[in-house]
Amino acid sequence: MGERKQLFRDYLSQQGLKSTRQREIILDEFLRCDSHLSTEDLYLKLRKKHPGIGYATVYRTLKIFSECGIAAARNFGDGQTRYESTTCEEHHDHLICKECGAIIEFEDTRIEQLQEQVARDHGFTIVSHRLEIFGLCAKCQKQAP
Amino acid sequence: MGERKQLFRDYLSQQGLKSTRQREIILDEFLRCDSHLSTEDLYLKLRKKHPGIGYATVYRTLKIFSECGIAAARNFGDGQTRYESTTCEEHHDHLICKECGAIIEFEDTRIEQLQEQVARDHGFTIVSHRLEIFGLCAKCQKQAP
DNA sequence: AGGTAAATTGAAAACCAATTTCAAAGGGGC
DNA sequence: GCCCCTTTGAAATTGGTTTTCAATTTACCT
Repeated sequence: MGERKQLFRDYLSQQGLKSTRQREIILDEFLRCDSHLSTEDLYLKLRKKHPGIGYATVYRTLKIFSECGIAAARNFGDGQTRYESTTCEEHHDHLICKECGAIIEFEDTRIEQLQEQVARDHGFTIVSHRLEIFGLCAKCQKQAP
Repeated sequence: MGERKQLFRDYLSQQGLKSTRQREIILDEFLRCDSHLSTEDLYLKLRKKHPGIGYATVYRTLKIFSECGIAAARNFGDGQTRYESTTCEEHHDHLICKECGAIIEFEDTRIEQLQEQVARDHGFTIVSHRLEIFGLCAKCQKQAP
């Protein structure tokens, strides 16, 4: 994790931004709980130990995270932007349970390749993509009425 | 197109809702321009010929469209919900040009099959999915700086 | 260290699309 | 036509996001 904190500091100084106590705290907390947090989720978690930190600061800091590549903004249609920490791994997509909200990550290079092909067929150059599969997870299927 | 208007009327009466002048007008306009319209897009188009129709009515009517299957709500991350008329065809996904905003529809059963497989591997039952590929369309690639 | 310019912070306000409220107007079954 | 219930449109509200602004903090210079 240390290298990500360094990456963040480097990005800040490179952009003429400043390294502050709040930004360090927010990054620590963000890295600790790496699930798909909304700004509010993170704000509420932080507030327990650091009541002084404002919502706006969390919001702005998450924005910087996604600018410098530490986090990626996601939007699963529930009206909230969520941020996930970008591990150095491959791109991945999501299975989302409509019942309990569980989010499972997956990657499938075969799907990615087919996407490339579709894009090529239409003369498109891919910049990014997103694939979300909504449904019922194993647990919720069993509990279904 | 006539059968879709009938479908809508049937849905309304079946739900105990009423067939009104505004709903007919909105449906006509929606079917005429079948691109990916936001509520505001449609509202503005309608206002030219029918200044009396309010935004709330357009909003509520589009909601009914998606309830009865005439339209599907889409969300491409620009902060606005867009509605597309569901032709009786297969499910389809989208290629979206980041430069000019062009939206191209495509379908690929191979990708869908792989999605099914991924879901199965995780014990998931698919309810719906969405796949969006963002990039540059052929035209915008040529004009690129 | 101390000074200074520029960035940051937090509370509150603004924003913006989506959604709801409510009184007036409009359907449609009788 | 009558009555009950739905719909309409303007305006207000909501909820997440984003900006404003005065006070504070940071980074850099000497």
